[in-house]
Amino acid sequence: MTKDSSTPMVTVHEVARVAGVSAATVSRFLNGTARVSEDKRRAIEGVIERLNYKPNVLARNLKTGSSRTVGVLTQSLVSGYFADALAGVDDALQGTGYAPLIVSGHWHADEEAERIELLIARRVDGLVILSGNLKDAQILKLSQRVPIVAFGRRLEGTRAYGFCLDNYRGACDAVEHLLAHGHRDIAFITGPSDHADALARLAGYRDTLARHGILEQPQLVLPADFDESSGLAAVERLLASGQRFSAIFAANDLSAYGARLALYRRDIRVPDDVSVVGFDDLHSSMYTTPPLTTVRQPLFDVGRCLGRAILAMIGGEKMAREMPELSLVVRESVRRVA
Amino acid sequence: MTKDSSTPMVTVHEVARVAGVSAATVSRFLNGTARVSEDKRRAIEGVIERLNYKPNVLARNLKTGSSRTVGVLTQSLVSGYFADALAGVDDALQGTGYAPLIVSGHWHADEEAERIELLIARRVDGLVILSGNLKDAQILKLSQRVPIVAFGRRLEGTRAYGFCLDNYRGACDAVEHLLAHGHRDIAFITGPSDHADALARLAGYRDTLARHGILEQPQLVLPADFDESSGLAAVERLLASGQRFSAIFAANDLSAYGARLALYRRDIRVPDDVSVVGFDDLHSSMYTTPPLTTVRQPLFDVGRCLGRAILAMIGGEKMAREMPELSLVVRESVRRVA
DNA sequence: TTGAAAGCGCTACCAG
DNA sequence: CTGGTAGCGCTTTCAA
Repeated sequence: MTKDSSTPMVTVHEVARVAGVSAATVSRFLNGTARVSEDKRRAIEGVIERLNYKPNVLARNLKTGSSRTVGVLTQSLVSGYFADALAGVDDALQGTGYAPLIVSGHWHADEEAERIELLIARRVDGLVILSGNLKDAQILKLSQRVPIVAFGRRLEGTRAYGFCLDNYRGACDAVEHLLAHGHRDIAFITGPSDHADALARLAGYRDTLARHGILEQPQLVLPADFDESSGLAAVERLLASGQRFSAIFAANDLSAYGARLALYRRDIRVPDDVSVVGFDDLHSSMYTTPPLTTVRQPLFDVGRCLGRAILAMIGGEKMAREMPELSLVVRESVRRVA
Repeated sequence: MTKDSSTPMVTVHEVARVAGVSAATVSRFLNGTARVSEDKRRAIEGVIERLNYKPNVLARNLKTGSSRTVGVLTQSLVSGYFADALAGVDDALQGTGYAPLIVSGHWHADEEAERIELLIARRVDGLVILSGNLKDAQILKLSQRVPIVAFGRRLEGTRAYGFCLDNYRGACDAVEHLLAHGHRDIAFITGPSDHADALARLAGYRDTLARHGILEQPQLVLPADFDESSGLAAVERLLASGQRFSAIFAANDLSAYGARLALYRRDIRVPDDVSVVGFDDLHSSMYTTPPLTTVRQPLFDVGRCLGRAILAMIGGEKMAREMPELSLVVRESVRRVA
């Protein structure tokens, strides 16, 4: 262990000695753990200032058994979707003394479990889990070791809580919007079939059509993977099939982008020839051409709720359970048809 | 300090006692600090397994004075630009025992300085700084306390190193490309005037025109701020001015998106009526309509270089100084004109 | 309100 | 190759 000569490494004891008090008193002053008389308080303050004393977080961590850190499991650092939620968590933690420790699981259960172990090994005080492929049971088990708040799964335990937004409802709104604009032949670009949100959106699509007495056309349901390239491929297949359709509802914005490009390549105009609706409302959807009508997921707010919730759990307080809602944001990618 | 009853908190001493060796030996085994005889080694392994012993990182951190953590200062969590670099840093750190501690400075020098202090207080072993508004001198000063690797500024010190990509050259390439396609009236959407990269790109634009004997038209240089809305506004102003132009070179992809939307709103086709070139090559640029021709910044690789570099510095090794290069990626937003 | 002292769990020095 | 031991810098009883 090299002692940094430029940093004299001043300790509580040093401060205490110079201020003519005990280390305990300095500690009490620092943490507000107990009353400290006015004169000593002032003396300590002065010495801290003069010596430029900074408490050693590492020592405090060892003593208190906490790292003042919350682990955040995301699936991808480069996804606009997760990035928003991350920013929300970060925002909630700001100024609380807690810092987020972010790891990425890449939608792979094993990797997620491994990263979480790393987080626990680092003694995070709480865990925020953003989607992923872990089983609810695994998370419940994990929550015996550390409090957990999750997004993208419904969960209820003493030290675990998880919630979803109403994806089904969001999808219904999107399809209703298309229907209200006269569309009947609506294609749906699905998400991964093992993804709960994707499934809920598919169900919303199906049920809404059914509710309106519209027979589902299986050829209009196009498998894809929540990304641009699969959205593009899906629509290319659709176009090749010769199926009639006047609108596309994509299970997320990324696949809507891909769909839009496939249309563009065939000189099919949006919304003049085909209407498109997405899901998520990524930042960029406001600036696509045309700006995309989509179901907004308020992910920053979600992240903030998660951050606040895990803080509450760590502090042993009751956490707020209100969560933000989905909402359709109407832009310019849908046109009324006869 | 609450003792978690579900976790009996087994220590080195416990392991040592059960294995019939000393704590020191267990520690040596754990860290490979010294040879441990085969029999003791096996005994220890068994006990660790049986007791499910996990070393307490917090104690190790205190003892070694290191948190095995590298601080990463980014400017925005939600920017695709920074996200890529972050992912690169994360990738470089993977499996090294170091974890990134990510904070965001939001392009505000004060906030950046504050976050960095927090990072140092948490005893990060190194710092990666992604752009920002801190002065080089401040960073050099900081580097006395912790080794630093920075991106977006040229820096050279014993414990600090910073590098830029050749933005000037990238801009030259972009303009050359436009010129080669017959464009002469090329508008330029600038970035923030206090941003070095933005300035370098502007200089590249200017010099390339000059080199080709083209007089710069000041009305074609449009101030903007590296985001969609200012790019949009810039082109709206340009359009309103009635200035002739056949191409737009945007200082970054985001402003190119905004420009593209402004054009769309006026029914000006890209690339048929106006060609557009961006800078950065965000993921989404592959799926805009049309896909955007742009100067690629290999940010993931940059991040990886940064990660490796800071690790090398921390380890006292010599760091590699080769950095990735910019390159023009030609897609579909530029058309040849007469 | 204050101080002395006992560790938190680990690593590393020093003997052997 | 191994064990004893002395802390890392802090917080927190316990007693005064």
